[in-house]
Amino acid sequence: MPELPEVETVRRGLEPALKGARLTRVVANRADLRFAFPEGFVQRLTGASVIELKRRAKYLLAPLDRGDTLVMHLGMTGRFDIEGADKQERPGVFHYAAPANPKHAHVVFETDRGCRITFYDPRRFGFMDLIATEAVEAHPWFAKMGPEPLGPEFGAGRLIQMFKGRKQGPKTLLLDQRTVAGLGNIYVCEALHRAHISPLKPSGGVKKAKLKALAVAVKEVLAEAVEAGGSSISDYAGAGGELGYFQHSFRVYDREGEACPTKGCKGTIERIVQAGRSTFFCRVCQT
DNA sequence: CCCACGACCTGTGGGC
DNA sequence: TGCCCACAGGTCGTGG
Repeated sequence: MPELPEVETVRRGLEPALKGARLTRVVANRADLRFAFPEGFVQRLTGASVIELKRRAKYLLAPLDRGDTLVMHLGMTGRFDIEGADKQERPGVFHYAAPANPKHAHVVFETDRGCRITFYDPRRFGFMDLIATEAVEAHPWFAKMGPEPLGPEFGAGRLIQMFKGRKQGPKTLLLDQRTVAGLGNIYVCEALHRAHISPLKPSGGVKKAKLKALAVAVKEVLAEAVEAGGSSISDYAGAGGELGYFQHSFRVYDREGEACPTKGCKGTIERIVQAGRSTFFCRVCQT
């Protein structure tokens, strides 16, 4: 599922169940996800209390009262299901169209508030680690990470700085978490379309006016998606229509062959492959 | 520095 | 129905 809006949606869904809760029981059903769990993973978590649940880019961070921070990444197919008391506080987030396959239930957390949270991840591109809280910022995952796109440190200036003189295409630069942290394939396609920037041209040649539009487009598309509860592509459907429906608002992603939605544009959405990943765009209005 | 590409892993959907 | 291939939201590493 997860780019920034989806991870933020998950964070908001889990927060009522985890914030301030003590982990009374933790089970790891295997020794690794993408990476091996750290030494003593289960023991270090069991009995600890979660101070808060934060997000940085696509990572979830749960600082614990013991000085460690539980760092979690959903990879491509990571998903949390929640059962028990705290589920009621945020209906919708965990109402999936299809039940999770129990064979992919890799980690289970139970809390002192009578809640069970299960992490499922069929492809196991997700991962979890425990990092000393004061060392999180310096950790390689975070040290070179760019600004949060929805925060004040990100704006046209950042894009102008990062795009200057670069031959790489804008998609590559936006997917690079050092430029700005939290975008993935979908929202990059959407932002470039909104800003009318061609994914085929070198980044260094994009005019400043367009980079200003791009910064606005990035913020807008992410904010709208967060507001919609993220996007649900294949395995997940929001309940009650209030969560996880942003996929209906995609202008180009997965819309190959459809008419370009730009006002007055007669183009058709194309799909091409760049760096092994699909790019959806309109070659008429993205120049 | 810049690409293109493959690797990691499993599931799903389309075409035949 | 079954089979095979292409493809999937992310990240990391290699080699030219």
